[in-house]
Amino acid sequence: MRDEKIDRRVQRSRQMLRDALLSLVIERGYESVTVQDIAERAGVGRSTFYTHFRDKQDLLLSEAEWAALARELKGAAAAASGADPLAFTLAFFRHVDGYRQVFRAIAGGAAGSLVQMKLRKVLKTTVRNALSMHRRGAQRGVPLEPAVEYVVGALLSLTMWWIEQKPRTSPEDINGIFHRLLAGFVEPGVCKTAD
Amino acid sequence: MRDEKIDRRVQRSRQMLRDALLSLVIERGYESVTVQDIAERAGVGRSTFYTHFRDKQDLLLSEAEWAALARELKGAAAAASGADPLAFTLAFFRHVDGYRQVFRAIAGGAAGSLVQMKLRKVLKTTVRNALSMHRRGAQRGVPLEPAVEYVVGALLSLTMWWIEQKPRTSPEDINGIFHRLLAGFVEPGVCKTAD
Amino acid sequence: MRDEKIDRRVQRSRQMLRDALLSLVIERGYESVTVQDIAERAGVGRSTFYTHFRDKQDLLLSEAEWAALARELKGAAAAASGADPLAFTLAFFRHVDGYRQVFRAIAGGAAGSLVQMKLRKVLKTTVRNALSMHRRGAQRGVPLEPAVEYVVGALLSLTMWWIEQKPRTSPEDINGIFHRLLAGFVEPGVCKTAD
Amino acid sequence: MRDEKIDRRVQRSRQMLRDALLSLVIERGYESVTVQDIAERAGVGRSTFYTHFRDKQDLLLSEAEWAALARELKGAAAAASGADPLAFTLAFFRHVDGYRQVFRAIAGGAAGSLVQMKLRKVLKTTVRNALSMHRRGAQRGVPLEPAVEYVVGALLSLTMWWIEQKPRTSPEDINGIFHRLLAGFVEPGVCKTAD
DNA sequence: TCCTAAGCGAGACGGTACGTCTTGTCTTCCA
DNA sequence: TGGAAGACAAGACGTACCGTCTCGCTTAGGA
Repeated sequence: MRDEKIDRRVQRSRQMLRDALLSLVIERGYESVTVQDIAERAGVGRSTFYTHFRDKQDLLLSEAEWAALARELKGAAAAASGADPLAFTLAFFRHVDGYRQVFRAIAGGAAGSLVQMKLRKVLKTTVRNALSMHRRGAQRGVPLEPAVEYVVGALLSLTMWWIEQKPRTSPEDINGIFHRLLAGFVEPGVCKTAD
Repeated sequence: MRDEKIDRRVQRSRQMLRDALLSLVIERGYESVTVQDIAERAGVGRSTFYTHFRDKQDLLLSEAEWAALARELKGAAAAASGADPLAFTLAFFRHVDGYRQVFRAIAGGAAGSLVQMKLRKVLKTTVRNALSMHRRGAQRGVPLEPAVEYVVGALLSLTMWWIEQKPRTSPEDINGIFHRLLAGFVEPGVCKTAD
Repeated sequence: MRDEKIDRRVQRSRQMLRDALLSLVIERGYESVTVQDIAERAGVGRSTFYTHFRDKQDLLLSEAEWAALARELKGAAAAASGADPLAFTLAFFRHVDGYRQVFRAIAGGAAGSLVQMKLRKVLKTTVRNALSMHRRGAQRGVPLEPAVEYVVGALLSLTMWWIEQKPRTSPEDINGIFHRLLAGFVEPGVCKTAD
Repeated sequence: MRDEKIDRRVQRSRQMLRDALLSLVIERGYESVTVQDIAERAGVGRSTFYTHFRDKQDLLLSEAEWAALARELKGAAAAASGADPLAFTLAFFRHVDGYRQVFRAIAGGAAGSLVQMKLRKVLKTTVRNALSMHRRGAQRGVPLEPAVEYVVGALLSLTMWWIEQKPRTSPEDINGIFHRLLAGFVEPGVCKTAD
């Protein structure tokens, strides 16, 4: 009952730090933000930072934000698994749309790879589940893993491009484009000669 | 052809530094290599490093290596443009295969994004040229840029996965897989509903 | 008295650095001592040096040593002001005698001028006070400032010569010489013609 | 007559460098002037600097300027040795007056000590000669060397003060002051009790 | 008058120190 | 007892000069 209160403070410090990081990243990019900056913005001592997170990267990748995405994707995948196994991408695009600013700030530069790695991990799980249950089209002859890499890479790349576009387009539009591209770069019937 | 007479020593220093960086990156990864290390390995003073390159990143992205790749891709694209506009990917996989170790060391982490950005730039040019000349399959209804992003993202993602695989597989194999995946994730006949 | 509670560690670090500088200067002279050397000798990180002092010169001229001298001179001047206004020089020679080694090491070279400037400043204050209260002898017709410069210059010059002498002579001896020289370079009776 | 055959260019380069140093020192002080600066101002390559002078200090102290002063002092001393052995100081003040700007720029800071050391050396020779021929006044009981140090120190100190004064005063005036100060700081007849 | 030794500029190079910056640890107080 | 404050060691950073060194170009001065 007592260390509930302490816990509260801890949670608060953590959250302040997370928020501080995000706002600073949006302002100046990830690379140039220092632990000092984050602590200051969060109204917290620098040493406190280190009691909660190993370093900047640890904070960036700390759960709580990512968990939400994972849950959403899982839900979307479960809902639509029947018709199109990759239909969950609409939920993904919608989620990313909410973090547009952060991603934009992070996209180019070393942080990009960190965030993309995290995204990639989450997406890979979802895509792997989807594809392993139900392979369709010309890619059926291909092992699972490369297919997963292919889809996730294409999806992330397209996403990064999308959030950088200035006249913002809707998640629905980009999802439509993605699925059309998935559909294939070769004429129907040609693919069987592809090797 | 003529103002290349920039003193042999300079060319030699630059090349020593480039080689030193690559070998160090393979040994210990990019992040933990310092300018001091590079200069030492290259048998060159640290200040000499700075007369030639702004910093580690400048050295990593300095031309001479990348130019070779760009030339190869251009050649391959020109050769095969008739049949399959994306046939040049075989040349790409072959090139990457030669730098397998470097890429493996660099893949995860901040350097990964740097190199991927560079690769991405080169690939985008090539892919854009290829697609703009000859669109095929279900993706015809999609604007050029997103299609380029899609293909490049998928290609890079698959490539990074490929070079990490321990029983090395041939460039030809992975190229085959890539093209089969390109061919489509939907049943033939479905794409007609696209849009 | 209260805000001096600046953490024992700080005081200790500062003092270690001061001591290190003095001992190194005695060994190798001022010019060739680097900040690195000082920090090492003091058993302190180089960055710690910079949190306390701007640079080598700042450390050399940092108070604590100089304050002691100023206090001594003030005391001596107050005590003997009646008879001979310049009687305080004995205290000065005695103080310098305690730092014989340091001054010897510092005398020639750029550091010499720094230290001499500092000494000069302290001495000028004392001499100015002494002379302004009580002018004696042929120099009465001369403005105060040049007289101060004259006395301080002569005193410093003689001091520097004195500490360099190998068979060390006592502060009392050199003080006697100084006062005899002060007494005049012209025959008594000549000064009356002084315009 | 023979080794003076050193190529006009050489003499010219040396002189350009000397002039460049003086003008730069006047503008920005000695410390902050680099060899690069000097060479540039002199319209000469940096390596040329090093073929003629070991370093900045070598250039500053290189003869040609100093020789002139020594000659003047020797002349003045010879002329007036009869009446007052220190009468040559008027010539000294007149000479310094001609380099007022340079001395002003150099006075404070590490360069001051270099120049003062040079001046000191020249002056010491002259003063030693003067005093050894003819000691007068209360200082007769004092060994020669400390007397020389005393006079030279007082003279230099007064000189440095003098050239800093903004309403420029004449060499004759300051010389008068110097000699009055020399005349003594104690009442006639008091000096014999001085020890 | 030509030729040859030099002076010269340009600038690469190894080296050293600088002062700054950030990191992660550790210690000391305060609430 | 947890958090704020901040001293500290460590060490990389990029800059600035240094003094040495090769290069070719030019330019006298002696043959």
